[in-house]
Amino acid sequence: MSNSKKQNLLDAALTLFVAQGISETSTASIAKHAGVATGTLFHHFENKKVLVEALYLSLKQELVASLQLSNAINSNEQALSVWRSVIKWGLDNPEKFSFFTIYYASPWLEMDFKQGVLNSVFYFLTEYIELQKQQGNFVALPTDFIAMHIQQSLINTVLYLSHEQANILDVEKLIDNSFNTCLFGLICRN
Amino acid sequence: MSNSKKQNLLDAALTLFVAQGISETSTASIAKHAGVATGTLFHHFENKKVLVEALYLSLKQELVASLQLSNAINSNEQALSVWRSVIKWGLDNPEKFSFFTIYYASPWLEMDFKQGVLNSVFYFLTEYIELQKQQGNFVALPTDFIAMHIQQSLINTVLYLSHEQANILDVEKLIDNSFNTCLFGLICRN
DNA sequence: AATTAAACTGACTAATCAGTCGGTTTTTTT
DNA sequence: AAAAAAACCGACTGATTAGTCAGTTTAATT
Repeated sequence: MSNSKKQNLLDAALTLFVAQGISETSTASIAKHAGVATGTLFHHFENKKVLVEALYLSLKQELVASLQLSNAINSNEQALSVWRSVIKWGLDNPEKFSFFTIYYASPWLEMDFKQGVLNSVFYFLTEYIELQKQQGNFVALPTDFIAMHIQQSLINTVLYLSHEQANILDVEKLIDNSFNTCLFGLICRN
Repeated sequence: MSNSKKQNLLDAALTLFVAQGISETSTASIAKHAGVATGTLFHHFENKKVLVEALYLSLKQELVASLQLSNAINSNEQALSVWRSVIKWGLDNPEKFSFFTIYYASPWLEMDFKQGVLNSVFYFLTEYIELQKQQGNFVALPTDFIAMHIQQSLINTVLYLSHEQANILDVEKLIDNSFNTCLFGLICRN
C-alpha cells in the first residue's frame, strides 16, 4: 500500500489517543486500526512509551517545520507572524494539536522532560522575551512565567477556535485580537 | 480511627492520582493506601468513575468555600480579591490543585460536562466579564474566550509558583503582577 | 539464483485490572 | 438486649493488558 506500516501505526495511534486517551488505548487496538499485526508494532517501537514519544517527536517536527518566519525587522511583527502560523497549523491539524495538550498533562510525559518540551517547540520564545525585557518593553516578570503565559494564550486560542470556529464571523480578527490581548498585558507599565 | 474510611479513600485516591495518573492508579492500590479492603471502596463508590467524580466534586466545594469575597464596591478589587484567594488555596493545596489540571485534560471528564465544570467553579466569572464588556471596559472578544483566558492565567500562576515559589523573592508582588498582566491585556483599546 | 537480512505475522503468556459476592463485624434502631 | 441495617472484608473472577516468540513473507545484496 501507499503508506509505510510504521507511519500507519503513528496515524492510528494519534487518532485513538485523541479520541480515547493514551492510557485507554491498547497497543492491540492501534495495530488493528493500522491494519497490522501486534508484533509489527513492537518491531518498530520497543514499547508503548517509545511509540508515544515517537509520535510526539514527529508532530513537533511537523509543527516547527510549518512555522513561517516573516522577514520583518520589527520584532513584534515576527511574533505576530509566528502567532498566526502556529494557530493556522493548529486549526488545520486539530487532532495533532489536541495530542500535544493531552500528552502534556499525561503521566506519559515525564517531569524532567517537560521543560525541554517547551523550550524545543518554542525555542525562539525565550530569546524574544529576554530581548523585550532588556529593551524595557515587557514587565519585570520571570522569563519562564512569561513564556508559559504566551504559550498558554496560544493554546487557548487554538482550542477555542477549534470548537467555536463555525460561530465566529471573523476568525482572522479574533486571532489578531488574541495576540494583542496576550501581549498588551505584558507591556511595561512604569 | 480518626477519619472515616470514605474520606481515607478520597485522600488516597488524590495522592495516587496526582503522583501516577488517574488511569494508572488501580482501585486495589487506592484501597490498600487507604488501609481498607477493595470491597469497601466499591461499597462507597459504585465504580472507579464515580470515585473520581466524587473526588472532583469535594475538591471543587472546598475551593469555592475558601474564596474570600471582599466587600469592596469596586468590581476590579473584587476580582483581585478572588484572584489572590484562588492562588492562595492553590499554593496551600498543591496536590488538590494539580488534580484539577490532570482531571480536566483526562478522558475521565466527559466533553459535555466540561463546560459545566468551568462555569460552576468560576460561576461569578461570566457575570463579571459581561459587566465589564457592557461598560465598554473590555475588548470585544467572546465571553467564553475571555473566561478561558482568565482561568488559564490563574492556573499558570499557581503552577508556576508551585514549582518556583522558593526562588521568587516577593510572591505577593508576582501574584498581583500576574493579575495585572491578565487583565491589562483585556482592557478595551479603542 | 542464492543468500542474507529485515519486515511482518498472530497465537500465546503472565500480569494486572475493575468489579463481585458470601460471609463477618460494627453500628443503629427498636 | 434483640433485631435490623449498614459498613466492611478479601479471596475470587472474567476480561483486558503490554509484550513475546517461533515461524513466514518480502526486500536487498551478492
